[in-house]
Amino acid sequence: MNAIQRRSPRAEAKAESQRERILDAAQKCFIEHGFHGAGMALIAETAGVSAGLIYRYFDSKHAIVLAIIARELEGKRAKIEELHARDDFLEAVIAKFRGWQAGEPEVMNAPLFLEMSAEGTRAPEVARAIAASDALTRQDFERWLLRPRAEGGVGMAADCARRSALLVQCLIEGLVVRAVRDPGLDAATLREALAPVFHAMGLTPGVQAAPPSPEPSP
Amino acid sequence: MNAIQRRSPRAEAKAESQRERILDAAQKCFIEHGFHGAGMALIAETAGVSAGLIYRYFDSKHAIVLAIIARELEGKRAKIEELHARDDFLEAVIAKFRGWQAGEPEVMNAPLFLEMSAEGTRAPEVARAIAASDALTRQDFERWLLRPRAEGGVGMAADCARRSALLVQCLIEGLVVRAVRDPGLDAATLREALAPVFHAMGLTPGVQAAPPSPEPSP
DNA sequence: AAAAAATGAATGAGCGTTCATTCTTACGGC
DNA sequence: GCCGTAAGAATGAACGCTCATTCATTTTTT
Repeated sequence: MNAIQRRSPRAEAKAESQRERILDAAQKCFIEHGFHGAGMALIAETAGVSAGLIYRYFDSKHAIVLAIIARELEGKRAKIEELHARDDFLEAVIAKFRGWQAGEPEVMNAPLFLEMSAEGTRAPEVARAIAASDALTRQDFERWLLRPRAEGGVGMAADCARRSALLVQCLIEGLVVRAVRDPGLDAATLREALAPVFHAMGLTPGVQAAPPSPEPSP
Repeated sequence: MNAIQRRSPRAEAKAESQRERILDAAQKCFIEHGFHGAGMALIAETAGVSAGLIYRYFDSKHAIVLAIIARELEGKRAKIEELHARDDFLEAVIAKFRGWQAGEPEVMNAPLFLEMSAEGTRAPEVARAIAASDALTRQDFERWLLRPRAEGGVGMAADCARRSALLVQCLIEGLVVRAVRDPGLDAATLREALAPVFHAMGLTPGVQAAPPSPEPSP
């Protein structure tokens, strides 16, 4: 962390806005050129500040990368939460998919997601942050699947919810990859492919969950 | 492409082995440090040659990146083909998943998969190569799903096969991501999560495909 | 001895980072 | 209200280093 002590809360607020300004610029650069491909000079120019000034707010480029990752992980969790706030889960997922394809800044950025995942295989601290965030995300999913339908949940049994949470997590991550690799894939085709799975899992409104067990009891 | 004309087929063969030697080293470096993070000096040292020599076999570092991507895409298709050569699709997928977790060189490398996908969002030629490869992979899947069970296929209807191919592609890509982000996820848990889906799709041996349509006929 | 293969030092550009310097802001005495 | 001043904010040139790439030179092959 940066160790500058600031006098007034007024100054503190401005300092914080500068930090975000730099982070926003860094995020844009990292998306366009990757963590290693984007240089400090480019980040500084994008942020509209001098290169030297960045070091008043961040200790190093690596610190910026970590801050971006932390910010993105936090944002991801919030965005995933939105998925089971809507009554139609399938449509919510497809709406997010469109956002990933278009690279909209309001949703979790897909190229950054890939970059972060790859970076996790090199930097252990990144791997730990990702693992912690993923565990929380899956817990969020599981709680939603467990909650009764009357309370906006799906009303699954315990082991069923655990399995389904993992499955949905894999599927969503797969969709992020697909959005990047096939930006032209249309939503209707995707809907047709996903609908039966979500239907069978009971994620379609008004449909009870089928028991997802490998050997259905006779 | 490199424009060196070689005299004998003997020399041509040795030149080709040098190329592969350099590509093997580059692949290792790219996996460990990313496309931008790995330098020519490191690649040269890993390959056991001088830095200058690499330019006798490749025009530039970018050419090496493209060659690695092309090679990996080709390998990926072959490895995916193996999936529907085995009689138990689920077990085949889980075996691959273990390979992705362990980072085994014999299967498609997961970090490289992420790096390539991210690079596709920046370099149009990479995006084109990936899109072409993905289309072929999905066609392979679709053909397998269409083929009668007697011939080792799944025996699906046409539109059902098209949807299922997309779904399986998304799922597998999701599993690659999951293998990277959760190297500790055990195969048994994953099997329990995947089994009902594969079962419902008729990919479990001896089970007929359920009609994956959003509205099953009454 | 001619040709090909391989070397590794040299090159300029760009990297992340630092720092002496300049500009901006805040504020107490008048 | 105004000014002097001290501290904070911001600059951009400079640093040492590494990068991808080149090429005169040496070693190996034929």
